[in-house]
Amino acid sequence: MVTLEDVAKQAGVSLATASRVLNGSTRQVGAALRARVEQAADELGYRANIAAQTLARGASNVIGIVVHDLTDPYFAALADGAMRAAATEGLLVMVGTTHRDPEQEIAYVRTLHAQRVRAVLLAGSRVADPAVTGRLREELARYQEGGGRAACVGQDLLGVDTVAPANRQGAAELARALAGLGHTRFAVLAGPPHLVTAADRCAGFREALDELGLPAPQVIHGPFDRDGGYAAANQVGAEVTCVFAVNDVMAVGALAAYRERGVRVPEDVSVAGFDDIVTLRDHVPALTTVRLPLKDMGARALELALNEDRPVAVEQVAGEVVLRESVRRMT
Amino acid sequence: MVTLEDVAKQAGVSLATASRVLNGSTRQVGAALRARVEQAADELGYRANIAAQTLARGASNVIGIVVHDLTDPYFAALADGAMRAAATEGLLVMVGTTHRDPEQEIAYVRTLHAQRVRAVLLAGSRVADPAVTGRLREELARYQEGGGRAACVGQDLLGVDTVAPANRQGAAELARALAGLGHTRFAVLAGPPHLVTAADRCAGFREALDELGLPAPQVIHGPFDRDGGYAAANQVGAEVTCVFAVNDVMAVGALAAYRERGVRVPEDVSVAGFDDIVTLRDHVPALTTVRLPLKDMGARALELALNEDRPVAVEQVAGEVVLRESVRRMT
DNA sequence: ACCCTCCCGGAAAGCGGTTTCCAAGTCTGC
DNA sequence: GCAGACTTGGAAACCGCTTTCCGGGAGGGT
Repeated sequence: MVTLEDVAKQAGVSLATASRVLNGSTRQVGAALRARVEQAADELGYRANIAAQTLARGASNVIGIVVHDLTDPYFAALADGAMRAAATEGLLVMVGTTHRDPEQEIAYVRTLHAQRVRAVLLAGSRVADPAVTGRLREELARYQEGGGRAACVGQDLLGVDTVAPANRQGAAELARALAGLGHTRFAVLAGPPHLVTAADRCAGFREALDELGLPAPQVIHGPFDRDGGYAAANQVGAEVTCVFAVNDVMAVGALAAYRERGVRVPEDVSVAGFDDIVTLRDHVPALTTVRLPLKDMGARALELALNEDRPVAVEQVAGEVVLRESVRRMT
Repeated sequence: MVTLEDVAKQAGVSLATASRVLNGSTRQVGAALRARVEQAADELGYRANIAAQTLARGASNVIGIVVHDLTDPYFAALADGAMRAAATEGLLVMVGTTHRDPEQEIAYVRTLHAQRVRAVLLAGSRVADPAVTGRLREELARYQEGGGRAACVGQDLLGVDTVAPANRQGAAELARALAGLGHTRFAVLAGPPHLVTAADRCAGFREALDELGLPAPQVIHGPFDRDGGYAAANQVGAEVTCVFAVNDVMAVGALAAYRERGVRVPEDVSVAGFDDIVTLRDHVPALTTVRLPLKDMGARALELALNEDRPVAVEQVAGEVVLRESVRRMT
């Protein structure tokens, strides 16, 4: 590999001068030398060794993002938003996927800490297990003690800057909207009980129904993915006229289940989701859902993480109910 | 930040010993010292500085993946496959997104080179511009000269290990299958002419029709995304009974266009795509397409890149025609 | 003309690890 | 009981770059 020393030698200058020319410095270098160095670097095909730079500078230009599953469009959108924001700051992005294993999440924070990344972004729901959350908090705290910065998209459980989707309120608004259409008997495909995002959405929905004086919904737990929605849909009681799946991907699974059983949506049963995943906007029937500005949230989380010292910030992001054809008005 | 020296001091041992205990070495360290070092590291919350390790070892444990767009499920699947494979090898992943800008792609190779990543994976179609391809090749060659490894998913145009989806053959098989159902008048929503993947799929389709003695299809160029499919669908001639969109996402756009216009699929017109994107499997009507094992391809590309020296490998990956309800049999 | 800045080039000290090379034990086998 | 082979701990060189500190020369004010 070509080193800076090779370049300096070839250009007949010192290491210091070569460094100043090639890797941005506040100091000026005379035009003649500057040209010689640049030419030498070009001829030799010099590429700075960033590991060495990081070590010498004591700061890297990499950030880390930890997501559960990149093939889940929810996380893809979040990550994409953060990556665009990172790109505008000239930062590189390291991505880790946990596949919903909290231990993996902790391990990634540790690894990213070891990498001395500038910031760590944690995307995705926390789990309700205080032991796990506690260990993650510790790991993050250690990282931050060493000057690392961190932010999270999801629940404010980690003591770091947080972009928090208003899951409860979004679900509540959705419930009110659906009730406004005349529905009274609901089911919630609620996902795993320990997943805070799922639990919050479910709770917000239930509370709103309660406030409206409507009967409590049938709550069906299961996996937080397409197949979870599919399976859960098959357990929905006959009296239910409207099903709320706590995310869009589950809602699509539920729609598939109904389609296979010959149950018409929305004629026989209405279905709503949450997130407004872009890739699913062309689904038929079009999904009623709560829109979350995922890309912005990812970008915002990065901004928060990078912003200089100030008290820990928690930003609520409101969702917007989007009524589409998967839901019908009861006469 | 806690350094190895701090740990060594606290444990009362030398730097060398501390290093050997904490960061895997071939050499043994006595149980007593080992315990002391481990305890000290734990108490202090030591995290090795990977930049320093990379520098000292001359090898990093990071790989780079360059994709066009993470929110495109095609790339998400590819990246996910590669990331899983990387995780089993204990490698970290750096992801760059180019948003289909070839300059960005080159820039990323340069940056990843500077990072001295172990391997670079380039995912996604090449463009037919020899100048751009040439510069990318050069950049890759430089990287490889320095001991870097590279592989690509797409066309064998870069002189590196390649996992090449059999776009021509897949499209040809699809054409034959569709012709077998009695279709004779086709349109191809062909994407951008300079995009090799799109061009290959289009060409394979046309050639197969030609061999069957069928009339040449109407070819409509446009963007390679959902909106491109939507727009192109509106230009399809009235005589056409079957539309081939060169990827699934475009096909979904086309379906949306037809739906809006009240054209029934498959009754009035049949539509087929390419890729068999998982997220779209629940689309209605279910999309006839050519299945590509995207995750495997991503994983395989990483394997190829990591494998020790041997001649450059090019592996064809066959697609499998999947007939679903978006296509009807002509009577 | 002289003194004081200011500017620019180079030498060298780190940054935080790894690893080679020594030296001092500790085991063996006879 | 002792030479020789192993094992284990430490000192120090080194990885490639940044940056401080110095010194010499040019420019400017009086």
